[in-house]
Amino acid sequence: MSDIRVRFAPSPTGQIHIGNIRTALFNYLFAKKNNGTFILRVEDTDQERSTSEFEEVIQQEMNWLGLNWDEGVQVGGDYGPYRQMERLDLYQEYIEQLLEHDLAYRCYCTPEELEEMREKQRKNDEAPRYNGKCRNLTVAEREELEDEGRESVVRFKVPQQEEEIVIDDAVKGDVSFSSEVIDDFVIVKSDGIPTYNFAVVVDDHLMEISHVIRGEDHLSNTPKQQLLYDALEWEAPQFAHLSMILGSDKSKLSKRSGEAYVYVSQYREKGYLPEALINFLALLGWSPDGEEELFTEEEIIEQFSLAGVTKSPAVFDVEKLNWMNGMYIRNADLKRIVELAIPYLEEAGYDLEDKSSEWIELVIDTVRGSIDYIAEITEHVDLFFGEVEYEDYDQVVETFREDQVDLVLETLKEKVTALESLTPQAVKGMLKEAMNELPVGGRLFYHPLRFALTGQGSGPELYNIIAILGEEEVINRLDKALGLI
RNA sequence: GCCCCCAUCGUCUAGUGGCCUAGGAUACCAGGUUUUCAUCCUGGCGACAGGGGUUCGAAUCCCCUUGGGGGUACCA
Repeated sequence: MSDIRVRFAPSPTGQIHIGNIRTALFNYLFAKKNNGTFILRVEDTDQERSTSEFEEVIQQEMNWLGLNWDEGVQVGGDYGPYRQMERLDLYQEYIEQLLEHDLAYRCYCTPEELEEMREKQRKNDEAPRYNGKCRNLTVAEREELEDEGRESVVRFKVPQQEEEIVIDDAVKGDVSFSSEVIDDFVIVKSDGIPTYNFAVVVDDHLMEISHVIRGEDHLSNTPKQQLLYDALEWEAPQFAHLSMILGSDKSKLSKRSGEAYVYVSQYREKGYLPEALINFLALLGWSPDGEEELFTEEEIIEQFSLAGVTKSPAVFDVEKLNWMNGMYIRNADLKRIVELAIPYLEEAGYDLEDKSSEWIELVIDTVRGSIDYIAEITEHVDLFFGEVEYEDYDQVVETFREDQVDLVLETLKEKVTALESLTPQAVKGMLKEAMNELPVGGRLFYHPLRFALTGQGSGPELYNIIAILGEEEVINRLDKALGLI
């Protein structure tokens, strides 16, 4: 193992977002590529919203995608604990250090007072920021406020004189901020729990994180964190901010904007294959050297580098994911697809009890070519169950009544009966033979046959359909058609 | 409002001053695979946001404008 250490640090406050999992993926790829350590840390300091159920969901989805972490919750490691709420005493030491060195101070302003202050600033077209009211409280003043029973938070004392804070970002380049736009931000809440900005810094330092790869939404937090690193006299890790993933309307991909697929669970439930999702997500904001686009995880790891990460945000294109997932479905091991598909078929009410596994495999192999994700399979198998239903009765009957069609159907009945076993290969040969013997062209041969057997004008290959239906059902359906002439 | 980031086909992207009359993928359209849908193959449509510079030469460097995104919490 090299000394490359990266972490994915979600907060368990909801379903895991597809953009978040991409961040996890990039961390994972970077760690694997560099023979480093991939850590899962849970940032659960928001007690209002964090739940252990969501923490479990995060782990489940990561497991499903194969984003296995080397260190962190569940698996442990030498830098634990890996849940921030279990690290409270660790933060305490540094809070005290900051307080003692006059790099932080207690603030007694109430949320209402702060809101009022911001309101006033906004009205005057000023940037809403803490006005430093409690920054230089005397001991006496502090005691008075405490005697009032006021709760306090701890704020970081942002250096008074203006300075340029430059962040060296591996994907964005140098990004600079003026310390003037940063106000004295809260590092410990009134309940004694540290805020995100403080906890990340302490954790990343203590866990010896070498690269912080995270979403661009954290870029504006980075100068605050840099200030904290400076105050604690620690060296900051290498930062790398990944641009956001947008919805089709180019706004942030979110449930609110009406996007259908925002959470990882939704993709899993629709029957997207994990390797397809990995492949697709990797190409969203990163590109390899060549022009290939279909990669195994190993190939992606082999080629991955932060230098290939794009600066601009990317729209999540479900159409392309669908194409890619379809490719994976078609190329995957049939037995695996069968296993994945069966629950969807049962859920849709298809009775598979008395079907042989060979039959089920043939059905799924026949229709897998036309689906983008496994859940779609239920829309393609109806013709193999129950009775034929004519989609457009009038058109079907009209077709049956065309010249020579009765002969076509009769001939087929005979040939199907004569055939020893209805394997796709045998049927394929038989169809060709019949087609050549009959005095009709392709249109009058295949079309009525398709209508008779499936009730529809289009569908999978006929020879597969016949093999699946079996002799008895084929004869039934042909008889039904014949009866309408 | 203020701060930060970003800007090549509809979408994902290649492109780091001459290899660019801008390449690939997807989507779309057309033809082919002795019927159709899908698959597959072939071909086609389709972009450097706008304006100024710098340079012999700019998609590539600089500035402005515009547009989009993020942040502006005792959320992370």
